[in-house]
Amino acid sequence: MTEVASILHADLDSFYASVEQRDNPRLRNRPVIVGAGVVLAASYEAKAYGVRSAMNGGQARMLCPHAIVVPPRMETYSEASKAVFEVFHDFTPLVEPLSPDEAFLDVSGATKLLGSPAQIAADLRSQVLADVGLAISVGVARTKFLAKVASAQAKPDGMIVVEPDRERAFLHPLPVEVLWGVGPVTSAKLRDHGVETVGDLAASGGAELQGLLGSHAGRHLRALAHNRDPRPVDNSRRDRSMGAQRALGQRVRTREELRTELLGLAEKVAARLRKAERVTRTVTVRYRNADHERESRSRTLVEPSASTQLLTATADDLLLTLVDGPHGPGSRLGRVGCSLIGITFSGLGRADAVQLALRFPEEGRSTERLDGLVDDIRQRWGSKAVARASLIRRSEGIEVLGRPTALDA
DNA sequence: TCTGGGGTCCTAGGACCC
DNA sequence: TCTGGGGTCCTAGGACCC
Repeated sequence: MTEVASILHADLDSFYASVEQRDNPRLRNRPVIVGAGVVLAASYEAKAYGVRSAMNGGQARMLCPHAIVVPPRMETYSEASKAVFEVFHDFTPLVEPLSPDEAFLDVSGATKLLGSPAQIAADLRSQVLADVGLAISVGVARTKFLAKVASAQAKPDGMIVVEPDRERAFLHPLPVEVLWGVGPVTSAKLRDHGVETVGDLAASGGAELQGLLGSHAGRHLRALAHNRDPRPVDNSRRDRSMGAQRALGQRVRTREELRTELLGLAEKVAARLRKAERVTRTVTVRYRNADHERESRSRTLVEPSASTQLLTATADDLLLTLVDGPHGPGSRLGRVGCSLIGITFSGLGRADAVQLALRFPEEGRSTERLDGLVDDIRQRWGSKAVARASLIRRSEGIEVLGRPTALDA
């Protein structure tokens, strides 16, 4: 946490809809909805009628009958996102992406060269508009959390700088829902207890909140309400999981159709995994029945892998535990139905780290060689890698060497 | 009008080890 | 044989975010 407000949260306004308006002049100043079945994004003109993202398409058209509905163009959005992040990196190397249209920037090291954080934020906004043609809102504050709240308040196409002496006056009158981590469930609990604003939350007792929300969430939200958020902007984060899912219609699926669907998804994600040069430790199959109740089954592999064959076979096994009931193959599927099937790979590591661990047997077991390898790993991947390496060293057994663990990326 | 697709983080119980 | 604490890993589920 810095002493001055030098963390920026930059957030593109109605990203997909803005790209459509940028590329097609006829859509400008008109209500635009991206996505037909479900609203992926809505322009501000459509939002004025109550249209929200994730809303059902039919409901959105009822609220705003004259809206123009366009199909999504994901590749175009991806290019626009890449271009915006290039602009971010022109201002500072400390960029932490949150999503394709959102990032934190720490500009504390750039002020000598580029001016005050407020000046940098203003320049960032005009540069993104000039280079990519999109409006971006920016919040500037001492903490990540407050910068994010500020950018949300600055929308559309604005910026807010929260100076340290104005934090409380800015934050406390806002509704609790602006806090990161307060969704419908938590919001209802808090309001039942008379907590409506961030100021109410800050005034509540810690023990009371922890009793209501659980120990972690209680402590976390109380800290945010007091603007205590020590998390630094981290530009080294990597994805922790990778997955794909597919919603299925009303039609009843057979066991075989479901398997085909899932194995297709597994192949697709395994290919993405290999392209990213990563391996997974845990395979999870997600399932939603006809009543939209969710279930999942997961399995941790003996060793990390990105092999399509192993991952699809594991997915297949897990699926069968979900669909096969006591009355024979697929009998449970017949009873509960299926409206969504998905797969997630988690516990991701670097593919090259596994290969490094596999070098062990060839190098023998002499202490010097092990020490050298530990040093090598420490230099490349830091303390977490050392912890894994010392485990291997302590046991000195072939059974551990044969089961390398993916080092965290 | 019954509900997309991509993620993150946390909890709680059980197995297992020291 | 019974008892206990501390720690890690795994699994299933839930809340939340864009």
